[in-house]
Amino acid sequence: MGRAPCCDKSKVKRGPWSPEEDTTLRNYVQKHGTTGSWISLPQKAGLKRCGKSCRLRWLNYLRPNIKHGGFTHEEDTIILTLYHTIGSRWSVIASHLPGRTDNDVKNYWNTKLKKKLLATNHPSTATTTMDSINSKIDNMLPYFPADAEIVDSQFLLPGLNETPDSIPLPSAPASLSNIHVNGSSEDDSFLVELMPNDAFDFVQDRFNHQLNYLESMYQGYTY
DNA sequence: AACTGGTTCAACCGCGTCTGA
DNA sequence: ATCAGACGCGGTTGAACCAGT
Repeated sequence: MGRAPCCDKSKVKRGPWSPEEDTTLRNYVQKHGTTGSWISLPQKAGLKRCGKSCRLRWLNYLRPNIKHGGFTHEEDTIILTLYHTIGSRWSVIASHLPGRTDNDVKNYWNTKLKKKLLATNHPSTATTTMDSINSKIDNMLPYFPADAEIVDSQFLLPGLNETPDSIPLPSAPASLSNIHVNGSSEDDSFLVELMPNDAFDFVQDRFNHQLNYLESMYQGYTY
């Protein structure tokens, strides 16, 4: 016996939202807020929709200050960094990207960023398995275990064979010379939150620098 | 113009977690 | 402590769109 459905599927409308439905939902939420029950919202607002559908529509589309499409280089970096650190916890990753929703980040990862990452290898050696993606990300951030000591260690993005000496990388701030990341695998909070801002900024700087370098190297290759 | 295969992204589904009775 | 209802999340689906032939 399965779980009882959250609403009667035969009595609610499904599929794409009409502009009228959007207006109704937006007006209702703007007037009453989202602190009440989502389950009872459709009835109160006069919508023939499931409460979960209303919640999703508001969070992913109607909520103010939502950004759609056009992820920036910096956002790519943040997603890559956090994906390596915490895995596919899209809501957490989205919380670090103002205006982005978990659904957007997830879609962007699945449709574009994953391919972009694979394509950072020279096309003749490119592979397409998730294992290879994970191992590539592993290569990017060799020092994120719990209780790890963060030092000015060198790391390279996939596709870069040169040593850091050959590429003028930004140097680590002095505050990173001996920083310990606290926390443990049992701790449900995630490591990046525990990292000092300097460390996170440093990682981003390094990624951006190397990504720029890779893009210049592979100009002309399409992916 | 018509067809086909690939891509995108909004929306759905179902499960785990949370919360209040 | 237990249970039911609600919420939040990640995985998946499928319609719409696009590009190539």
